[in-house]
Amino acid sequence: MSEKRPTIYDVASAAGVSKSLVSLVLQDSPKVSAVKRASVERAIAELGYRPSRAAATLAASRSRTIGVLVDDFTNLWFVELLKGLRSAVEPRGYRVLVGDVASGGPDAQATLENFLSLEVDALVIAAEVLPAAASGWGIPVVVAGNRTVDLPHAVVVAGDDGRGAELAAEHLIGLGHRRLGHVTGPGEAARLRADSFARTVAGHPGAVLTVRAGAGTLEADGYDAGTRLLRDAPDITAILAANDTMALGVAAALREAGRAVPEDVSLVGFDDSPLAKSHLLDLTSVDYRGVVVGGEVGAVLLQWLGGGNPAAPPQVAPRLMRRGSTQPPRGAAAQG
Amino acid sequence: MSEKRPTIYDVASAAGVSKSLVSLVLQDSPKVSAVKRASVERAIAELGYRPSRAAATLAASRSRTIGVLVDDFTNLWFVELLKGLRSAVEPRGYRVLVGDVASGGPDAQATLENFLSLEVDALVIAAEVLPAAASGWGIPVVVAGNRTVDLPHAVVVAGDDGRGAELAAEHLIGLGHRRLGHVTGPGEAARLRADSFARTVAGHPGAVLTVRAGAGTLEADGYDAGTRLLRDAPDITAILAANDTMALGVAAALREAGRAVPEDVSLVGFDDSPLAKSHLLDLTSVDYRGVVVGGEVGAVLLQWLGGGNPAAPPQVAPRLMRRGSTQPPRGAAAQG
DNA sequence: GGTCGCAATTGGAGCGCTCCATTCAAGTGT
DNA sequence: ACACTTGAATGGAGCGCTCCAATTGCGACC
Repeated sequence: MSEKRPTIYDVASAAGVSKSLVSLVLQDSPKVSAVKRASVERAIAELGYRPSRAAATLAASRSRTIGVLVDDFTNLWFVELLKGLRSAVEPRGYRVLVGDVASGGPDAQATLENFLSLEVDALVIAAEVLPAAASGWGIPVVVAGNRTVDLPHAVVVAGDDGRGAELAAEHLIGLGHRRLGHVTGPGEAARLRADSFARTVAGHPGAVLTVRAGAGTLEADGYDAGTRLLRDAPDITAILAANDTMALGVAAALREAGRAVPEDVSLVGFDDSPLAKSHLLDLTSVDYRGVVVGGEVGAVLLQWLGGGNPAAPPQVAPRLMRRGSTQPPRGAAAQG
Repeated sequence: MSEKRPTIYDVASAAGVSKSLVSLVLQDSPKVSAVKRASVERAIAELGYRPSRAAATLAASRSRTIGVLVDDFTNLWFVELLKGLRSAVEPRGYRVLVGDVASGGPDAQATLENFLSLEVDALVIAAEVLPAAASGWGIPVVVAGNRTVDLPHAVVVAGDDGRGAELAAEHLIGLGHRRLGHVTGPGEAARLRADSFARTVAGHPGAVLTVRAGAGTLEADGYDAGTRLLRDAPDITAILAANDTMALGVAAALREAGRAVPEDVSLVGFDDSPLAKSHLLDLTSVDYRGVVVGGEVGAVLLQWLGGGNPAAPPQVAPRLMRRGSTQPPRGAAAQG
């Protein structure tokens, strides 16, 4: 299909230097004279040389690659995480690879093995479920987000889920809502959100909360839990969903129950995903600030990979993004 | 961080065989006796040995890895593509890596380079935009979906976009709709869908079509084009959107215009994504059958990588998934 | 002018595998 | 009993790099 790729030796002879010098140029070492560097770079361009990562990885026993494990590609918050992570590590010569633990079905393990056999230098876990094989992978591991997984030597970098739920509660109570609902699901982040939401609501005399949990954290789970919530507490005027996807389900449950958003019931999501920003939902949502979290993950990793001691940065402060799905309850002035 | 990973030599001596035999077991060659195979496998398990892909790739000058390039992780149809692709190639020992050409911003090129330097054995292009550097990569390339990119030696594997739009048109016309709208966007697939939709509608005397295009194919583009469509052709009773995401935008435009779905206007999407299946939209959508397309992509690739001649399979036949967003227009019986 | 120091450059020894040619063991046929 | 075939197992040569120790060139310093 093609006439053998050029190697470092071809570049070296074309530039009239040794292969070692070419290698130094590739790693842009400071100890190469400008003139030789230029001629090597010219040779690289002329030959269309592309370094072999397999050879580099083998020789250096280091791949300069970071693997990111996500649960499920449909759970979009990883997109922002990735953006932040990449912009932090790519300038330093690291590449990022993503893989999902879900879509492959039973082979969650396979994705992990895939990364490990690719000899990634570090792993970012942005997934709730993790394959059986506990750690002991011999590489830095950062857990992104608050999760149930408990990896011995991993550093956790996350947004402040509790604070996010608190912001949502304060917003709703500030608007005048007193009969609140919460739709939650499995997972550590959901638990933190639910606990904090409950605590904050409890701190306001006269405010009551009803919580219903879905079996998962998808749209259908939000719909299901939302339906139950509305049946069991028909008088609520505001709902916080554990994430935007579940909020979509809750919105459907509300429509079926004949309750308008935001006139009858205010709805708040979590993650500030593209869905929240859609014109149809126009959903007030807690921005988890995935890009910032991703940047922090990158910073921790660079520090760690550079031989430093990894330290978990402070939790990233979330922000409330107010949109059209929340407003004061009917007769708020009277209740106020 | 860890005491040196075991190599093939360690396994060999633990199992009392030669490194070559271990290598044969790893590639599960048929020419290994059952008894030796068992003892090698035992040694592998005991040592926790994990083969180095870098070394294997270097030695074999073949990585047994397929790279998939997607536009944007938020465009979910790739998830199904991936599922089909993986189930086709993983049993044959290939691994799949995904990368996006968009989120990195300017460095669309970077993702491509990343894959090429990883020495992937083949590339699947599931993206509309492609980095400048045209082909000449020396590896099999399959384009998934109908796209504008024109790669010299690439094989195209796609669903039948034209037939999909035809199904949608027939469905709507069959329900009695005569004043139709279409919201489209850039890209080859959208063009094929729009052309076919227009052709099919034109084939029905008395049916008229208004088309508006968005600047892109996202929710906001659907909202924008949908708003213009409703302003310019206020009497339409049915709309086909070029994809589900745009349909979400169109749904918002409809709500703002005070038109109910499906009572006033029927809405059809394209892709049958999770969004279409959500309870809120409950969107009738053309199922592009991404899993099947992915499987075909895998089959073509296996054939190609096995030394055979690549042949584009017939276009995958789409299916119309009828849901709650379409119904006969008001007074259909009279019009019928 | 000799020697030291430093920066720039180089050759060589692997990294952990695969693949090929070869050897070895055990039948087959005559 | 002998060469001959076949299947199983092995050693060696590399794949294309990185890294280290060694070498070279050259101005500075006494």
